[in-house]
Amino acid sequence: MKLPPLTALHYFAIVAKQGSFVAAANQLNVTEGAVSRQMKLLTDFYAKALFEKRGRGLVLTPAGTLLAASAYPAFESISQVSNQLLADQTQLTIGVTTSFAIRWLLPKLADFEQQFPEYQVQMQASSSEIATLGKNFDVQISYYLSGSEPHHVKSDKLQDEWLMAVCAPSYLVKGKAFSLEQLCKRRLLLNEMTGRDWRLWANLLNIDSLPAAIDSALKFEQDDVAIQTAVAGHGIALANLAYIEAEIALGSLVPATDQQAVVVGAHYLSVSKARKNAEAVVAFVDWIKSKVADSYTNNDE
Amino acid sequence: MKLPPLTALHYFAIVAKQGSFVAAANQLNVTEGAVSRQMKLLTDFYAKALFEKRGRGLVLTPAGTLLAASAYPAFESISQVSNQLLADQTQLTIGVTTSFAIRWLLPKLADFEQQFPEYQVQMQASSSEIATLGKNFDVQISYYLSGSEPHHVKSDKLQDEWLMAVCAPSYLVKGKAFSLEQLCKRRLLLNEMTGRDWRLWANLLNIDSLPAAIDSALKFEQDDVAIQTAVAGHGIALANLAYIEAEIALGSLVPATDQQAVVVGAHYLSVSKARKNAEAVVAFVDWIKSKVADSYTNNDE
DNA sequence: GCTATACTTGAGTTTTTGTAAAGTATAGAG
DNA sequence: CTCTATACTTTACAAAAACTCAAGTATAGC
Repeated sequence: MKLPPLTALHYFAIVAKQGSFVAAANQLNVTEGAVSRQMKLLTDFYAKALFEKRGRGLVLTPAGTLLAASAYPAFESISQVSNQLLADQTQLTIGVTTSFAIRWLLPKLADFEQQFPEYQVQMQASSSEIATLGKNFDVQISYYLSGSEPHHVKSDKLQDEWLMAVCAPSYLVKGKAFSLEQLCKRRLLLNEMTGRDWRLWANLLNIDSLPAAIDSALKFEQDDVAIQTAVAGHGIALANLAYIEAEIALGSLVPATDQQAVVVGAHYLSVSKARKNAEAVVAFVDWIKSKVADSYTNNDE
Repeated sequence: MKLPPLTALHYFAIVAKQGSFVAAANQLNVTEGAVSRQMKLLTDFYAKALFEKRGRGLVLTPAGTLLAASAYPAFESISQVSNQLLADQTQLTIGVTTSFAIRWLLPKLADFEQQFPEYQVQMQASSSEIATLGKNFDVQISYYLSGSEPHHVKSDKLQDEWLMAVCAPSYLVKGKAFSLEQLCKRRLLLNEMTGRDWRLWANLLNIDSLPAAIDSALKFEQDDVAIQTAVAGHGIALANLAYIEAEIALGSLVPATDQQAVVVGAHYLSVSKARKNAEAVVAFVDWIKSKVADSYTNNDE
């Protein structure tokens, strides 16, 4: 199956249809010279005239007619299927952890949908960061504890998770942050059943007395619930700063201790290799990175 | 009608058919790397996987199947017509003046046909150098007097016409070349009715008495006949050296005077623009130029 | 003969395509 | 489970193709 120069043939199909180089050049968004060159290339390839100048227009020779009659429909059929494949590119599937979805992504997603109404976002949240890994999402946002990130995601850290103990201002005693000893006496709100985050936090800050307190803490399955409970003034939650931007800004949550926020993990963004150049994917990745950058500027200083 | 990268699509059609990059690369006579890059280009273009690796081979995705189903027949139909246009390229038409045809080209043409048996040569000889100009020969050999060449042929001079007065050795008196005065008394053989060549020759050599002799000369319509007559010992012909190479070599014609050969015109080669890259045309042009070079080396010194 | 339109061409630039060779992944053998 | 052969990928670089701008040529129609 030996083929002629395909670009030249494509141009020729258009020239044959339009009956003019200039018209073809316009349709193809190239200069007349480009068309002229391709036509020369093709007639040289066949060593045969494919058309002749007749007054203002062109008239195909028998050879040219034959060629155009074959090439034009061929390119049309390619074009049709190609457009079909290209058209159906507005779906965008996102895999994400539940907490991140509820506390961070979902509130911001309206903005994306407003900016890019042409894309249909389909989000799937899963409480386990591992559960969604197999599924073929266009974009996957996963959470890993520091040190346990798989190698292949390391380069695409989306956002560190800065943990801070927070409570409602009304929960403070005389508006003053608790000392670490006091903290152990207050009601701690766990954002997941094991109290992993509190333990890691206590560990990083060398607070030996905390683990005991954790066991008797109030346990929730979701960050969101723990945070809501803290806002309601019922205890101290250990929250990802990124999740409580709004509450901090409003003052409905305040630091419960004088401790600096601490990083115990991070969210990573991975993109489906096959879809990484899809417009919708590119748009979403750009968008989410800009959102992350925005919240960093809030947190930074 | 927007189209995907056509080379990439072509490669993909082959890959889809073969089920392997390596096999496709072989068929296409390129490296695996080239195929790999084109496949990457295409999947990036569609931002969509078109195939997946399965064990040793590849399996098309639904999108890939759709695309291949459309692209393969499209390229096949192009290929078929293209080959048709390419196949019928063995004809070669040559327009030429009669004298050149009889005395020079025809005797040598057997050599061309032997070297290139795949081409069918069709030659049309015309006594007037102008008569054939309108016709669309692939190759046109025309004759012009010095100074009257149309501008567009000047660059493609095939061969100067060196004129020399010749006769059979038996026609000489005591084996000695004639002086110019003697010449006017002998029988001149005109190669065309008007005696133009003799007149030009006389003019270039300033022989005032010749024109009278010309009027009473023996007139022929063809160089060939004049030359044959001279060989037969019946007079003096003014012949193009290129036309009597064989006779000179054999000694059946010898210079009739001591005059140097003189150039009064030349043959020019023009090639149809549309067909100038056809294999047959290229082969013929190369061949005829080499033949001309050969005869020049015989004449040079 | 003039003018407007359309194709061509020369020179230089950008883009595409290809290669060689080293790298990565993995199926299947042992 | 490691080894090996096969097949795809990638990198760095070279070659070829394609494009543009701008000037040039040809010609239809006034």
